[in-house]
Amino acid sequence: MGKVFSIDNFNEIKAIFHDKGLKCTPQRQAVLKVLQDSKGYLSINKIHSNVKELLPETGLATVYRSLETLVDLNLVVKVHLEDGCHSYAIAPEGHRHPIVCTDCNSVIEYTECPMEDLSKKISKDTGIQINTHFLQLFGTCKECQV
Amino acid sequence: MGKVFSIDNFNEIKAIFHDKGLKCTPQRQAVLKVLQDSKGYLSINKIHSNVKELLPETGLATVYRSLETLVDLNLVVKVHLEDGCHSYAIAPEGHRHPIVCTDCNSVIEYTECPMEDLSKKISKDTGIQINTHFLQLFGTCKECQV
DNA sequence: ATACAATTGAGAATCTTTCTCAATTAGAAA
DNA sequence: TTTCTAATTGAGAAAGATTCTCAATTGTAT
Repeated sequence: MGKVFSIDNFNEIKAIFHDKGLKCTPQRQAVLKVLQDSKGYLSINKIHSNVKELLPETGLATVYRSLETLVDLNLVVKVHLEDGCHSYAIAPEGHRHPIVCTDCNSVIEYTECPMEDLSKKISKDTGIQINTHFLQLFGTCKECQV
Repeated sequence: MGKVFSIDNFNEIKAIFHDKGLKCTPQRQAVLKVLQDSKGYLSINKIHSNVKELLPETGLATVYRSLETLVDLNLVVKVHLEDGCHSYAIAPEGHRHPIVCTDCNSVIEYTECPMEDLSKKISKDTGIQINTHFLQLFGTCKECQV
């Protein structure tokens, strides 16, 4: 199946699917489109409800499965919010850190990663080899600062 | 009720409870003791099972409620693991960042926080006011490096 | 010792997430 | 285009995690 929705970088994304032997289904496209059209993080239920506007028959399990697939492909990132719930957003290109505005829920990607230097320093200080890190910043964006 | 278990800083902790009008119950003491005696993060179920060794009648709901209370009091921290599950540990003193060894699950606290300088820099760069951050490091501790 | 509000245990209820399986479908090959 | 096959889907069941309800209990101020 070809492009069903107006997705950014459709051909590249289709190639990524095919390289892994995965199908480029309308459901997966719809999930991706919903996230591409959002400027911030979306909960599972919001994603499901938005996807159903594009594809009314889509089941919740399929949304879970599509998200898992898209995360595996590094097209989408999963974040843990403070209340323990999960949300998803389009993966930023390269290694960046999202800054979530706690007022309007929009997300600004921050390009510089302070962790590379820090990881080396920590390894030297403590002897622990740092493999991965999870950094999330919360703040107030320009528009929401009164 | 007085001290039931051999808890560190019992008097201070009791005062913290009383300042908020909360009771210093054996169940809450047991949850705290279990976490104090652990060097790493513990899952809800592990906490429940350890608490029951001290207080066999303790219900799971009470463990949830005690942990929520202890987190509110900043005596305990809740972390989000990569698989989406939650664990709890004694709150480190001051502002630190935990480094979780993905082999043995032990936790080393890292004292230096690189975020203070970074927050200022990001605010200058982007205009976003950074309020809080969540940083978690994953690696391999000395003992687990073969 | 008494009284009262906070807390607890047990199980029901409510999520959230995963699993099962028959039916469907995308993509490769003919 | 048609056929074939493995991947995918929808629906509901199942499993897990977390919260709620309520009567019974228990810290603690008086």
